[in-house]
Order: sequence, then C-alpha cells, then structure tokens
Amino acid sequence: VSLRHAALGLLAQHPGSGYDLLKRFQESMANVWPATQSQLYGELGKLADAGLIKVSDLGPRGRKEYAITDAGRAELRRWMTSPQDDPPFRSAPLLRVFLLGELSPAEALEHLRAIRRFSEREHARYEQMRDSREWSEDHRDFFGRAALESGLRFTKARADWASWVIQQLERRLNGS
Amino acid sequence: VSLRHAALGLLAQHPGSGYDLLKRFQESMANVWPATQSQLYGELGKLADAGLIKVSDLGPRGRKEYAITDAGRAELRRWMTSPQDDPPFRSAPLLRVFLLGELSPAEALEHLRAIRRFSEREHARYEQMRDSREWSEDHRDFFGRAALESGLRFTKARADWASWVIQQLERRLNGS
DNA sequence: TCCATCATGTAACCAGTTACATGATTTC
DNA sequence: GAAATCATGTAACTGGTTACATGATGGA
Repeated sequence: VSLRHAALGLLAQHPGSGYDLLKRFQESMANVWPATQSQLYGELGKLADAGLIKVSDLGPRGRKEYAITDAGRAELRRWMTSPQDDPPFRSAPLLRVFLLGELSPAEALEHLRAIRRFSEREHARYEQMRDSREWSEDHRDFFGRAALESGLRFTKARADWASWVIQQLERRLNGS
Repeated sequence: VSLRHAALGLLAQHPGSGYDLLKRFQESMANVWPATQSQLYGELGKLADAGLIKVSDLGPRGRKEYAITDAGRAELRRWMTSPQDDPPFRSAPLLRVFLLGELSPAEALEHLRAIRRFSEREHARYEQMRDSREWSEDHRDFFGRAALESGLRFTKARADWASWVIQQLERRLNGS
C-alpha cells in the first residue's frame, strides 16, 4: 500500500483533482514514486470510500476536487512513522550485475561503461533541477531539496562504483 | 518479468531443484532480489512450460532438478542486454522523506537519525559479508563481489546523506 | 518412533501496467 | 469550427505476498 500514501501526502499539502495530482506526480514526484493515470483515479476512489479523503468541490467536466480528512491525516502519520513495513528492496540493475558473469568479459565491460554514462547523465539532470529554481526557506521545500540531494549523491556514488568495477575488471583481463 | 530472470540466472550458474534455488535466493541473492517460496515454484513451472528450463533429474520426495536450456540462455542474454525495460525506480523511504514536512520538526529529525543508524548497521553488515569469506579469482565471484561493493557504497552514501540533512535541519531550527 | 528437514504445490488478494473508451470546455 | 487540453473512468493482465495444505525421507 503506497501509491495510497503518496496521493494522501500530496493532498495533505493541498487539495486537488485527480488531474491535478497527476501533474504533480509527473513533476516533483516522478523521481521517487511514478504513478499512472488509471491507478491514480482508482486509488482516489478507494481513498474516498475509506473516508481518508473527501470531495471538497465540483467543477466543469465532472471535475472533482479532493481534500484530506482527519482520518486521512491520521493514516498518513501512521505510515510516515512505520518504515518497518515498507516493501523489500529490489533492484533489477543490481540483479543484472550479479549475473554479469553469464556474459563475455567484453560485453560485461561495455555494460558497466553504459551504467557509468547513464549515471553521469542522471547526475547532471539532478544538478540542473537543483540549479534551475530557487529553494525557499519553506518547510516543504526543504524536504524536496533533501530528496533531490539524495538523488545527487546516489547517482554520483553509482558512477564512482562503476568506475571502480571497470578498473578491477580491466586489471583482471590484462593479467594482474 | 524479473524473478523469471533471477531464477534463470541461478540455473545458468548450475542446475538445482526449487528447494535448492530457494536457499540460494535466501543466501546470496536476498540483498538484490528477494523471492518467496510460492512465487518461485510457480515461476519454475512457467519457465518449464515455456521451454526455457527443463527437468534434468528426479529425486526422492518428488524432487525435480531443473537445468537451463539453450532457449533459456538466449532469453537470459536478451534480458541482460536490455536494461532499458527495467521497471521504474520506486522508493518508499524516499517518498517518506519527500513528505517529512507533514511531521513536526522534532519527529522529522528523529526519523532522519533512525535512517542514519539503520544505514550504519547495514553498512557494517556488508563489511562483515565482505570480510567473512575468501573472494576467489573466479569470474562469478567477481561480480558477486561487485554487487556487494555497491551495497557498501550505497549504505555509506545514505548515512552521509542523512548526516547532511540532519545538520541542515538543525541549523534551520536553532535559527540560522 | 519421533523430529527435522526436504520437497512441492494452490488460492485469495493487492499493486501496478497497458490499452481502451468517452466526453466537455477553452482557445485560436 | 477544429484542435488542444481538461477530465474521468473501466478491463485484462502480470507480478508479488500471505496463508494454507500436504506429504516423504533420513537420522537420532
């Protein structure tokens, strides 16, 4: 259960329609929790049924604006303070590294170089996100910035890691 | 589709029964791709139906040993070289950080300290894994070691990141 | 003979993806 | 009047989780 909490979190920040939330997912949240349109509408229905959010306004084209309820805030707090029941960590890219021995050394090397290139590009993308806007003293902004910092540091760490593996592998191939 | 490839990868390294694979998942692979018993048996059935693996031996208690087929190796290679269709990155812990503004500053701070403690423990766990066995010159071992290195570096990066956020947050709270 | 371990499977459920489907309003 | 955008929903399918269910074999 977790798109649930992403949606609840956005509505806690401020009310909006499914359509609004979808945009907010695509902008700020895409890097930590991407969501598709159909899933979001479905979840909003369930959240409303459960009384965690309610329709706070109606607009043209059947627009329904939702707002979080007290029960919703309580549920959000509960989730925020229960990291122990997050889903287990899974990483297809790491799984691939684990099995890289099934490819030829040349292919493995090329794969690792691709990881390095990709990580460097991602790192640059985060740098641009950081530099292309002002970061206010606002509380919300602060944690958005903190999440971004995590992106910066992880992409950097991954690029460095790839360099390390490449170097080790090259040493092995050219005989000690 | 990805437990599929984890299982295929293990069988590429060498044949085994569902029960064997389950143990190998729990040992070496748990950190990159955990799997449950029921899912694994189901997947082995599907892989066999698809002709990617085949029963290579029968033992007591209905034991079925599976081995990878040529078609299976081909599929594994295809997946190994197609990182572009990996599932999108999702992280509940990062989502939580993103929404940390919904908690009080004191609670947020405590949460970040918990992340730091946890990351340090995980880092120590990986160090122990590294030091508690010999790493041979073997090709397979090499990539297992590379995946472990990634665990070491990421847990370190996360602990450092948490320290950074904590420091920033403390500065904000004590007035500039 | 009892216990641990070996060994396999099924069913109900939840989360997420892709594709399909429809229509109203605003802007040029 | 046409096109972009606003706006919501459904259906079929895949992957993963928890819980249930059963039984054979080997060693003390």
